[in-house]
Amino acid sequence: MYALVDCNNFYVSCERVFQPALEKRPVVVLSNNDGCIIARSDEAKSLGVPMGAPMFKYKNLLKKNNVIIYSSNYTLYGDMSSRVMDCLKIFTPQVEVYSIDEAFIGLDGANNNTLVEKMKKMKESINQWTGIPVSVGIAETKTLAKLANHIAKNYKEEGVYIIDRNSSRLVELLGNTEIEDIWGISKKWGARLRSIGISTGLQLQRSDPRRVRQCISIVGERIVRELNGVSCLPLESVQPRKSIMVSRSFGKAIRDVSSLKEAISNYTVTAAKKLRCQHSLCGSIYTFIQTNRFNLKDLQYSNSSVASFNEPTQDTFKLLKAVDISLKKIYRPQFEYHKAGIILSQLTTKINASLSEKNTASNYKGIFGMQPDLFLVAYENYKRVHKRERFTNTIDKINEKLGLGTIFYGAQGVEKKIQKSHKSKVNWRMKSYYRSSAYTTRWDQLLRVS
DNA sequence: TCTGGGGTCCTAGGACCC
DNA sequence: TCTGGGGTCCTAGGACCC
Repeated sequence: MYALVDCNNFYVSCERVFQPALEKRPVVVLSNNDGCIIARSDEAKSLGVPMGAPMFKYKNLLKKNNVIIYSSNYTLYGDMSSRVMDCLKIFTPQVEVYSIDEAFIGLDGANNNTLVEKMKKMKESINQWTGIPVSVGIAETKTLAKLANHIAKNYKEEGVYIIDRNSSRLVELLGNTEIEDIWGISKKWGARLRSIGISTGLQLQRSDPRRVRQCISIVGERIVRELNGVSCLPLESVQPRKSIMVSRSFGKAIRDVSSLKEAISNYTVTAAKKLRCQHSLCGSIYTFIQTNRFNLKDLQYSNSSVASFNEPTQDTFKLLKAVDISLKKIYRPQFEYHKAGIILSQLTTKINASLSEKNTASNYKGIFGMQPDLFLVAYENYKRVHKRERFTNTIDKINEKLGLGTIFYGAQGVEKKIQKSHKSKVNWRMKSYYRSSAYTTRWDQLLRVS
């Protein structure tokens, strides 16, 4: 058995923990750059504010109904998320963190008769310890647990719902579920399935898996089997990321290459830090820039460039140099740019390297922690790589201790430190007018109680 | 005026091998 | 006029998720 634990209106709930007056009031949280509405309280949902709606289209509605608006605050949400996940780990070691606001937990060896009661207790504890309300769906497979969670959330059921595959209620439930509401089926595949006469969850459950495979892919076949209680998607442990992307839309359109470089350099620094945090090296970095695709009257342009490294790296300087070269290749002065980003890919795990111990010249990976450049003299290369590594680690440590950006790279822009407010002259900085504090991660932003 | 960001997996097709 | 068969690996693009 699996349980899916999903936080209710997660971002809104995070804000409410620190502003209890927001309870029972309509609240929304915006995406980066204050662009779209990506989280809504129940009250906001019932006003008819759809998920992912562009903010500017709903501004009047929000204003008229006194909806409270927040910019997204991922520092806060990320920290609240790990608190919730830590709670789950108290109840069982079998936890798969699936996204910022949900986790699957394995219930092997649990007694089915007491399962619902146990999950209710867990739900209450999480609420007590973190202030975050969650819903729990329990079933034999992940796909069914997703469905159970949907019931738990939308029909209350005290926030916990278990699917019994043999009950007639499952037939009713699947029969009332549109094909696109099944986990893993979205619009495109939904349309394809409808074209061969499958339009409800029940019809999908009862169809021939091979036929669905022909229509979609093996992914579809798995879904059919999962709906029939055959688990095809096991619980997975946390793995390092296979790619790391950092991209942003700009607060204002920008034209000059120096601003673009500054923005991209900042994204690269962020990505490189993430890379080192998960002890990976990257083999290549992809840089992209694009104009505003919504500005139909403007000429559109988007382009990208990949830089590969002879030797996988986690050195911020190397990455910055690579994106600088890439940017020069793709930049065209006649356009106004709206978004840019970078992607680190071909990630490999860095091994702890040392010249001593049992490592010999024949064991290059042991010495370097990676596959080194064939054409460099080994010992000189070793010294160089390790010198760079110590340097980068020192910068990381200083920034950890004294705050992010205490030491920064020239390419990030020297005005950086003084541009804290949204009056900033740095025009690529994203909009964030309604951001709350980093209550749980910064001493200078602790909640004040008077 | 204003339209997010960050991931994974699968498949088809091309390039290569013998 | 006629031009094989059987593989692997890599990548781009398309689908999905939150």
